Amino acid sequence: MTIKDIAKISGVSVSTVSRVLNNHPDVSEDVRRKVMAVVEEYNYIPNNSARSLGQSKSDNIGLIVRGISNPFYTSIIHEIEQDIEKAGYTLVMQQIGATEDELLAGAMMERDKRLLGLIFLGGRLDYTKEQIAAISVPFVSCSSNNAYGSLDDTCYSSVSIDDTQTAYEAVKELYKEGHRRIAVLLARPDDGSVSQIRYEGYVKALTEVGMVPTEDLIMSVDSYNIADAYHGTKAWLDKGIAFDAIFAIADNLAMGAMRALREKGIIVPKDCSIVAIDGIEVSEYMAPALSTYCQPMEELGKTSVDLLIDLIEKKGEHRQIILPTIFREGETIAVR
Amino acid sequence: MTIKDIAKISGVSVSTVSRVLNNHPDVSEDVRRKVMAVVEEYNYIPNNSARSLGQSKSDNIGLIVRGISNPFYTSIIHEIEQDIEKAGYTLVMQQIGATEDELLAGAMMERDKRLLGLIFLGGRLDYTKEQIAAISVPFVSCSSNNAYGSLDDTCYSSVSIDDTQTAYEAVKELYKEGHRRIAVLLARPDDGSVSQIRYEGYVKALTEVGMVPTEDLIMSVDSYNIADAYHGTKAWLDKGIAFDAIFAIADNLAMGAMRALREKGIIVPKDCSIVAIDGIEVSEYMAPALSTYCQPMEELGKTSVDLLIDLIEKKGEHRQIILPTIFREGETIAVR
DNA sequence: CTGAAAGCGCTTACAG
DNA sequence: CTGAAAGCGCTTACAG
Repeated sequence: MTIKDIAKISGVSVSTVSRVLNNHPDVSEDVRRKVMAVVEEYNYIPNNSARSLGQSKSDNIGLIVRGISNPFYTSIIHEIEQDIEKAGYTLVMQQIGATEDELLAGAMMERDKRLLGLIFLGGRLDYTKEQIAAISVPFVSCSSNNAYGSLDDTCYSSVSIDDTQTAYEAVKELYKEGHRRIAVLLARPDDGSVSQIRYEGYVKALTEVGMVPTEDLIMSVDSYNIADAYHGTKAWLDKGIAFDAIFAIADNLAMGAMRALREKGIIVPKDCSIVAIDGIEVSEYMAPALSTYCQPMEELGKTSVDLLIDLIEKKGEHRQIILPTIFREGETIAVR
Repeated sequence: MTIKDIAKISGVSVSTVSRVLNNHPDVSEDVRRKVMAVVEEYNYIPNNSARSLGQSKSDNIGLIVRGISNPFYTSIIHEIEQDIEKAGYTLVMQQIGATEDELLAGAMMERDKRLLGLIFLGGRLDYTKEQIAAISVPFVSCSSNNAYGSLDDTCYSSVSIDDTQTAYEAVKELYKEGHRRIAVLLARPDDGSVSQIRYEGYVKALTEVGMVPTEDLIMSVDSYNIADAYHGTKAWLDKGIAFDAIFAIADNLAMGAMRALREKGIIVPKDCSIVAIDGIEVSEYMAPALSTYCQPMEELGKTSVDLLIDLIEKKGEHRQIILPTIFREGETIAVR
């Protein structure tokens, strides 16, 4: 069943069917009704590949989301959907796996869907100017910036929190409450990822108060998985190193650690305080509830869309926007 | 940059470029190298819409996933990806929102991508024969069956657990451990969804032991959100109804309830036992760890793929496969 | 308001 | 091994 069949059955031309399907105003009510009746009777659905091939331009904005299971993205995506819709554009979303190339995915989508612009959610963005050249529409990176890339500020846009600063604040908070043996729980400290830049905030805070970051207080686990954090923490605890607090660079890691602590009979926060960054929903349901610095999810999404649309409509330049985090007080920080 | 440009620059025909790009064997090494050099130099990426339009058939299998944030699906999806790849097919995945029409999404994808078959993950599948007619390739519903639809067994395939039976077992377990005031926590009991069929298991178990399911022990919340479960439970607790256990029809609901209980000073499992169904990862990290009946995620995925491929290759008929759940013992069931 | 025709960027028999 | 040409299913000026 193609548009040709519908045309034949309705007794009109293919052009007319196309007009009806696309709600063009210049079709008589009579013909419109007739065509729609056939369309419904035969349950006709246009081929989108053909449609986007035929179109010379679209009103599509692409969203590439890295990491299918990250609960952290859910509300950001929702916000982005809403705002793009509201602005009169159409969202085309695609999820990619942790190991896939987001730039390639974006470049492909750009061609296939004739995108006007792109948003990358949760990408790494430690790219070079050459790599970025693969995509030729405006784009903004949401929730991560180019902290470890070599791009200058005039050639990309991003909306994110200040990871280092937030980590710095979190650790300072622990210090202020009297903690002096603060361990850091992270995933691969040298992968140019968020793990690394948050770790730098930890180091900065310790250094500032005259403490020396030591190797033995670094708990490095394999991934951001809750299970890996659990096993990693357990192994670290077996070393018997003294500590009175943990700064986890992500809620997910903190949740894994909490189980490990509990199994070892270490009471949070009496024996060990914990603070993290992210503010995903479920961490508030832990017992005790996790104290954490929340990313402003809705704001991240909204700001990304605004920025991109300005770029598309030539109303703005590339910018790197930093949004503040919000501390969510849970029950995992004690006063020493 | 199109295939035509590449052809011109390389000094060969469009057909030849296409052959190189698709790894056809009948191209001389010389030409292949020359073309690839140009492709790389110009960073050429083929247009997929045009590609699938041009092809008369593909080796694509579609996966429609309902509910972007459901952590329960992550490992199922991963398994499906692997198995489809292994069988020599190509996976095309799409996420849809809770309110979108999965059948429509499937039908569109079927045309756009020239699918050989489809897997629906987390759909409702309470469809009629007419509605199903929209899609004309074989498909299987993963993780939900047609319990409330009107399809006869010969026209659809599904792989799922036995929801009613599992709920029945869960409640019987609570009863066996001495609980006599068992509340049920569910989301909209009459929406033809999994909530309803699990609720029936609850009723069946109570009835079997001579207890009468009463209205006051039904905690019905708005959605499967953890937050809704939390608020709903809190409101229900305010009524002051006596109870000694909760059967939650989903882990997510149980987690929300646990926080509400804790805030009211009700100790789990001393004052109230809890058992749920699903077995998502994070519920094992609650304190206390949730006791729950796990869906066999990998098995669900694997079996769906096997079934679909048999259907595609005409080696099998439509079947409805029921997989057993596995009880994960946590710390939320006490003996009364 | 409607239709014929060109074109979107590919693939794929068909010849050679 | 390579190329010319038709075709995939749409859209969109261009005429009328």
